[in-house]
Amino acid sequence: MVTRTITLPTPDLFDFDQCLFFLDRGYDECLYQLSDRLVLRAIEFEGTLIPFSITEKEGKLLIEIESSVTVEAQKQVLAYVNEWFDIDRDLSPFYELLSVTKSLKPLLEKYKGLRLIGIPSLFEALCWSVIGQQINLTFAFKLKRRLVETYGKSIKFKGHTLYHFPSPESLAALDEDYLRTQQYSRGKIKYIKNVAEAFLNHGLSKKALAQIPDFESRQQTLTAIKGIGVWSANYALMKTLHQPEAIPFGDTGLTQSLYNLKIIADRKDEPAIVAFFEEMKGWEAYTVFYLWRSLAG
DNA sequence: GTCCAGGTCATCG
DNA sequence: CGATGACATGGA
Repeated sequence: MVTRTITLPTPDLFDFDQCLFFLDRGYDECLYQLSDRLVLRAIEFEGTLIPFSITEKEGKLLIEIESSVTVEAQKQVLAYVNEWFDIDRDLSPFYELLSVTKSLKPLLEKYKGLRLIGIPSLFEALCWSVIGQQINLTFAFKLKRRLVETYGKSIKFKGHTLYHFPSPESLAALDEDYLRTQQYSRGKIKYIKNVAEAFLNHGLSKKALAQIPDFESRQQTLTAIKGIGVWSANYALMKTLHQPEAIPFGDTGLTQSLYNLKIIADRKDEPAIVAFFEEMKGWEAYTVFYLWRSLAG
């Protein structure tokens, strides 16, 4: 196989290994593969899967793709990597905020250069938020793998099989009885179908959502889907649109980390959580991401 | 055995 | 309205 390498300079305050640590958390992830410092993944472009790999060397990302891919597809891969690792963001204001917030200073020192690793596909983010509701992450990844391997397409690249998240079409037609045998609850199956139908029948798309100007209306567009509550809506807005003010209220990991850092004394004290985020205006989503990161030590 | 996980909805009072 | 139970399973 003949490949071509594209280099992408990394910005200040970017640390590939911090990002790798997040990607490699020991969970049974099925939407990308890791091999040493190489990240492998496939995106879909005009109906075909485009596989690529990413590594870093001397302050540059090296992105490898098959040399036969079109210029347009190559652009899509670059755009995807850019979004996935939130490369274009200037983190310096966030780090200034962290440095003046005493309780958060350790986060800055420990995770410097960590980017908000996103989920560029809105459909994938919403389905993942449904899958992850109320169950531990080990189990959630297991459920996701079953869904992806059953309904998603895959392609081989550099000795790895790379799966792509299923389309709304394929999940709107999912086999409920089969997923029941795969330990999906009735609720999750219905909610995933609802999300798929919102895309197919109600005009939901990442583009349409991004065109809604204000945060509350975006959130309402998502919570209108049965199965998407405030947590899921904000999770998706944070991971897909990098919406700064999206805070997944009710998240157990979030409250746990705030408790660990002694920012709140009582895990049920929501006003204290709201007050804390008042201090982080514009960087709430990043703060949440760093707080989650802090749970892994 | 118990309790809680990267929640949400339906169904009460 | 706010409170409560069901959902499915695994790990501590």
